[in-house]
Amino acid sequence: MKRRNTPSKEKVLSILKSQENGVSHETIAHQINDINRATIYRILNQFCEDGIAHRITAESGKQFFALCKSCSAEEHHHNHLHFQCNNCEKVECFISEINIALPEGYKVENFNGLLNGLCGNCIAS
Amino acid sequence: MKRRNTPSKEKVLSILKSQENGVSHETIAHQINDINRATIYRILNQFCEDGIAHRITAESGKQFFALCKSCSAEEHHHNHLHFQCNNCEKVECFISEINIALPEGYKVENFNGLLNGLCGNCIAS
DNA sequence: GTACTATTGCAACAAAGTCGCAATAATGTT
DNA sequence: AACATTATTGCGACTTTGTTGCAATAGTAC
Repeated sequence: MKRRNTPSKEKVLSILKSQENGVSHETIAHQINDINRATIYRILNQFCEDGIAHRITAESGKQFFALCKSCSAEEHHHNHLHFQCNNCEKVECFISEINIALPEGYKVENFNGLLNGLCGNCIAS
Repeated sequence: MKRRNTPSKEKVLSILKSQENGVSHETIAHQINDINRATIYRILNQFCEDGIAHRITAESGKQFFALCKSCSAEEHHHNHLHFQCNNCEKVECFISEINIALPEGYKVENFNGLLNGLCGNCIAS
């Protein structure tokens, strides 16, 4: 399936680009009101497939998306570390490679580490 | 709120005890057919509050539960590492403490590491 | 046994995400 | 510039997972 460039995709992409943090569907939908819910979901899934973005699943089960800064479509399996503030719910990406002692007999394809706690802003206030 | 002991709780607990792996609500409900959905959810949430079990959120957003083997209600914040097979969807707990270099200005309360890949059984078959 | 109140079942709700289908629009070709 | 192809979109319905309010039931302590 050959991808096509569309205004919808560009809008979603520009929102992702404008954010340092992980962005939820909710946040995106809040900034765009002329694109259908389902379309946004499909675009985000496409970005993940194409290695443009990656998906972060929070403890709550809600998904967040962030641009990949160091992955390509081919080389997308590396160690992610994310942080979510328990107060303001912001999701941040930490650029940090963790080495984990893999157990025998397993093939690990991806690692997703999620830290929960309080971010600087929320500690201060 | 003082907890009460009930047949429902005992049933759920015995299922958790009988499983090495993380167990989803779905799996539990499949083994018990005389307890209401909502009740099972409430019991599982209670177990988590009380430090009897812990909750694992898979990449899909679905929750799994497993007995805590080394936590108490007071001391429940430590490093968890879990593995989910992308093929059979089984969730396992790895007893492994990971040390992560915490960034400045954040207060980390919990860490949840989720490995995704293929388990031994699924590689073999 | 009685009183107190935690627990349960039920049904309705809510949030998050997916899917089928017809209509629309991006792309390559002529 | 028009055309054919097919990816994309909007819509609405649906699914899955989990929560909540309320009345009825049942542990627990006395």
